[in-house]
Amino acid sequence: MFTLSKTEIFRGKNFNAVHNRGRSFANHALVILVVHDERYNGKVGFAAGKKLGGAVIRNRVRRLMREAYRLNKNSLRHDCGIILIGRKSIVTAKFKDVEKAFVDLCKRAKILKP
RNA sequence: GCAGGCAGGAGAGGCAAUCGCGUGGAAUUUUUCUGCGAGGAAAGUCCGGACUCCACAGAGCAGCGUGCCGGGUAACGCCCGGUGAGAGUAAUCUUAAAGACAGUGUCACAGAAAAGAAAACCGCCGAAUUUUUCGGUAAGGAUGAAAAGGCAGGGCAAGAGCCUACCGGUUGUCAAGUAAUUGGCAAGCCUGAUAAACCUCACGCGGAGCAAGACUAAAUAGGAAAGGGUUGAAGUUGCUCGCUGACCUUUCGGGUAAGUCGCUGGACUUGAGCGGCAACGUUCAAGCAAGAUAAAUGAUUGCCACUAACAGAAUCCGGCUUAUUGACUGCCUGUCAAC
RNA sequence: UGGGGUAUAGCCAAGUCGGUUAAGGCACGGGACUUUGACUCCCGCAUCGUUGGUUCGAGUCCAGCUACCCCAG
Repeated sequence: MFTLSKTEIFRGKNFNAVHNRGRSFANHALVILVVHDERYNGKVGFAAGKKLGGAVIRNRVRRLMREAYRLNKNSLRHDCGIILIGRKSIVTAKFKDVEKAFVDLCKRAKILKP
């Protein structure tokens, strides 16, 4: 139930569509972009920009965001698409901080299951 | 013991449990089991190849690169050994190190003079005349980054390779060495620097790059108009040849921007023997060790270490360069103390 | 991933063959003029991205590094 295969991850055009049209919610560690659309069916995307650092740092940031999404995705609604973007302070953050930040943003975006 | 030099390996997390990712295999039919899963620099893209397409790659000019000698290599701007020069008490280290009598350019300011055997500002010497002039002179001063071999003696009116000894350089010759070069002898006394200025000489280099390239699907759809074209389109590097031999350019109107291969078994890794001073070569045995495509290594808990770096494969190899924590092993040099 | 380019004052920039105070404009700071401000005038403001090398001498030539920008399916 906690799996996250590559069929659930955005590719190409869909990613750009969500990135351009999504509503954004942000705190110190993360930005999330949300689009309410049945077609996306709970798909997700991750982004870590070049400003964060080199390849090692960006890999770590993406993995932390993947883990935060994977462990909490069952409590989210399925009729939307989400993109997570790392911000500067996530570089030094621990996993628990990232998870807390993600859940917090989901509450504000009202995409948690009722 | 202290100080220093060189070489080398290893480079911070490990084990167990639970959840999870990429890929190969097996079972089974959609769930299980299991193998493997980042680096010494994976980096910068600075060189060299392999591979693919353009004539399996051709000729000339232009252009670019390399530059002591010999060897290694698939190849190199890399590596090893040696020579010269420089630094260090030494071990050792550094070195784009061909040619400046083939030619051309540049050498600011200062200085008399900055390049072809030329030059007299002060000084020195001689002469005239009286405070200036003429002649000789590159030893001394002054200028400069650099002043026409250095230094000593003879010589001279004063001086000068004018003459002599030594040193340095050049040329010739003999010897050693595969060679760079080194050593001896002789000669004439000997014409700056810059080639990371143009250049000369020798050697090498065809162009693009896996987003190369090949194939399969899908898409009202192998669309339309104008112009050029077998009297040669287009490509082949910049030009000229040579070669291939039928499409090309612009505008308008539409779509796709999906998948498979290339994609990892190779100048491979490990061990032993042999040849070589070494780089490296060769023989035998064993082994197979990432292959993604919004892009795989993470999270939690426990124990042990530690607060310890730089950092993530994207076609693949050989180098170089740069980033980098705390130590370790071996050899060598100097110095101090003891024997 | 591959290919190509740029860096000179806070900003925009010139500097062709190496040569001795690195042009110029805007901005900024100080001064003069004015009762005050503006305008005008004068003065000031550069480790030439960085580290080495060649040279008597480097913004310029050569090599390494750093940052930024552009192009290719």
